[in-house]
Amino acid sequence: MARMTPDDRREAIIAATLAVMQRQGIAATTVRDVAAELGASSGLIHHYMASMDELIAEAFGRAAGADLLATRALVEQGQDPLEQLRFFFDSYTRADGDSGMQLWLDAWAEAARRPELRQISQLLNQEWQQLICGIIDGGVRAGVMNCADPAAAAWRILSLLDGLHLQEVAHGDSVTGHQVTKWSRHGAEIELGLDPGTLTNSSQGNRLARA
Amino acid sequence: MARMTPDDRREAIIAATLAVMQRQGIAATTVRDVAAELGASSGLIHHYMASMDELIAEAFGRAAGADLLATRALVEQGQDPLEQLRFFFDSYTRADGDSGMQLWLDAWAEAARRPELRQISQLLNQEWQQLICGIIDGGVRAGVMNCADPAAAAWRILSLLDGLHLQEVAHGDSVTGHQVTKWSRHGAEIELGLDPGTLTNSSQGNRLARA
DNA sequence: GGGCTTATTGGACATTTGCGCAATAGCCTC
DNA sequence: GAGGCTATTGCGCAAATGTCCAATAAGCCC
Repeated sequence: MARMTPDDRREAIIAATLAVMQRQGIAATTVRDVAAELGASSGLIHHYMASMDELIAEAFGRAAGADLLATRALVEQGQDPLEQLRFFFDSYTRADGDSGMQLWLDAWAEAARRPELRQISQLLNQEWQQLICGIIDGGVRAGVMNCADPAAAAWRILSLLDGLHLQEVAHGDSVTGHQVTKWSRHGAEIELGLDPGTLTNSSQGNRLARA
Repeated sequence: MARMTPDDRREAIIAATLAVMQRQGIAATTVRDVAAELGASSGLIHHYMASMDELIAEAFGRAAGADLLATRALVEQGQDPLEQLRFFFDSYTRADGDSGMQLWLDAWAEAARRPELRQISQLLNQEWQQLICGIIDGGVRAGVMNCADPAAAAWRILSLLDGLHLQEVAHGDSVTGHQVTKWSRHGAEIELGLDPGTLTNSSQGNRLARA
């Protein structure tokens, strides 16, 4: 393997770890798999990471953080709160189309036993909730949404989304991806007093790309 | 170890497996741990269980199935659909006070890698959904609930509940148990066109027992 | 009590895992 | 081009894991 600067190599290791984690899940990610993905030796990973735990926490934080940033960036391009909410759903449902959701399942389960992982997982979930909460705040101010408790509503919208995704990822055909998309938006509509279809109809461009 | 009848021994193995699973998590449960918990040899476990996968699936199914039966029995004692729904929430939110929810997190994460576990997990989730769906059907027939698609509404109510519980169990103080109780019922109320507080107020007797 | 069935043992075996270490080789400086 | 720093290698090691199996012994029927 070509010699690289420590910073570059570290990034490459994290990227390779991420690829393996997304393919096999956190629990089934091994040093040797990462080395193979990287095309390097297993010893090299330990030259940069003190332990497997550090490697996993680092990679998960990077991946989940990137998804959050991407969604946040897309949301900020929305011209009004309703469009922002549509963009949010578009981005969120696309993000785990590529099975990134299995990562979250692993993280939630492992959080109880891995302090470092729990910390980053909790922080990111709170940021997701705040992202939604901000959209709702704007919607209420603009008079296009009706919500007495935006913070609670944001947790409900996020939890419904996660709960539905969970069924899709863990069980395959109990709940389909299409139903996750439809039902999570429906939940947000009734939560915020929106007309049925407000969140569904205007994102056909994106949904076509997924079909 | 004293010789036991196959049925009794099988039950003892499942009980021991469950104890280990609750203490260490599904992913960290090993044959040797179960044998130690049981006070028997590791070979004995394989005399009764074809594989580790079967053992875990069996133990999880037993624990989760018991919770389902208990909730279903309580629901059937409700005199009308509204009371049944209240009983459902009372039972469900109590069931994971004793950290049974962590088992579900483990199961959902492990489902991707353990076929037998996935099957029982999926089946049980579907039965939970059907339990809710039945209540809604009754409520719509009785004219006390308003719902265009009971099956979808049941999935949303269940997913919201699971998603909120998930935050509570995985992250501790992001979402509190009290908020899970309050918010999940609120979600069901707006989902089924019920007046706010319909599901909250009339279960004080049960809620007092938890405080 | 003898003999049969089978529950139970305890370790062997192959595999996989995280991790460490001496040897090697690439890049920079002089 | 020589020398030194260190990125990189590839193997080895100890521990853990699922699975299997021949040996043992406990209960039951005659």
